[in-house]
Amino acid sequence: MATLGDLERAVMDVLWSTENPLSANDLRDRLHASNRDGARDVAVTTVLTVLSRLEGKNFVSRDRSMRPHLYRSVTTRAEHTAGLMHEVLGTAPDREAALARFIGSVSPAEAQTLRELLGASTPTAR
Amino acid sequence: MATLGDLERAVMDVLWSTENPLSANDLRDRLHASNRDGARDVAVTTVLTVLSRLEGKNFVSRDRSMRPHLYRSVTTRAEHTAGLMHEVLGTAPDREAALARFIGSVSPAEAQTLRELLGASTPTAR
DNA sequence: CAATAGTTCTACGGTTTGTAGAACTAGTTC
DNA sequence: GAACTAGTTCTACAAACCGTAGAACTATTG
Repeated sequence: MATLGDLERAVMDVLWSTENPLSANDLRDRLHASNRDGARDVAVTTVLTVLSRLEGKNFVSRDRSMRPHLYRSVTTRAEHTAGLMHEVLGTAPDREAALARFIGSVSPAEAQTLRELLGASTPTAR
Repeated sequence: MATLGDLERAVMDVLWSTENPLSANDLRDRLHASNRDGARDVAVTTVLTVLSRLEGKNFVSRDRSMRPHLYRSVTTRAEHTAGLMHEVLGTAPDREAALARFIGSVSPAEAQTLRELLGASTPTAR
């Protein structure tokens, strides 16, 4: 999975948090809106460049059938995150050791969540 | 956590799989040994540059008290992998959704491993 | 002190990313 | 349909990161 730069990431964050497709101008406005600290607002052309690159990386798809093209994320954020986690796990020769470490450092609450998630589909549970 | 390039990664792989500290020459030799496909073997200076960068990124520490400096990894591979997984998870606003996705796509065998890992340390168990 | 093994400095080229103007294109208005 | 305008693509550049390694420097040993 390709890695994302800061602006690419910010664009994906907007797309992931809306779910319905947006135009480049929409995106620029929302990026400006969430622009804390004195960072310079980006130009629309910048957003469009980033969108093209994200399209190339298969993170967004666009609808070219109407004039302001509409952009949407290809995956949900949860899918993306889970995919990345699997990818990271995949780089470990000893997956079990990595998982053990991972589990060892989740919060108790999250451990409970995990148990439930695993229990729901477990053949061991009954 | 900083990201690693291909060579940096290869160096870390060697360090992670030996556990005891190595000199730059040792590393070069081992890199050559595991060099499948016709990739050009790297020079020692290249290895040393990479080691310096890895030191800067806090992936390796070195013992300067003897002449061939000895390099060792700061963390184990499992720790590193688990750390990365947590970092990825940390970028998700909805951690639970991400975890659900993640769990939803592990193999049955791994799910079992996870259950055991969670069961063993659960405070809920008693 | 001279030879040598090892390390640091310096440097360059490729790739990725942020950045955006210039140039082009497709609907819209007279 | 010619001109206008909103939107898109092209082109370009600078910064950062990484692989790469020679040149220059340093420490150890005989």
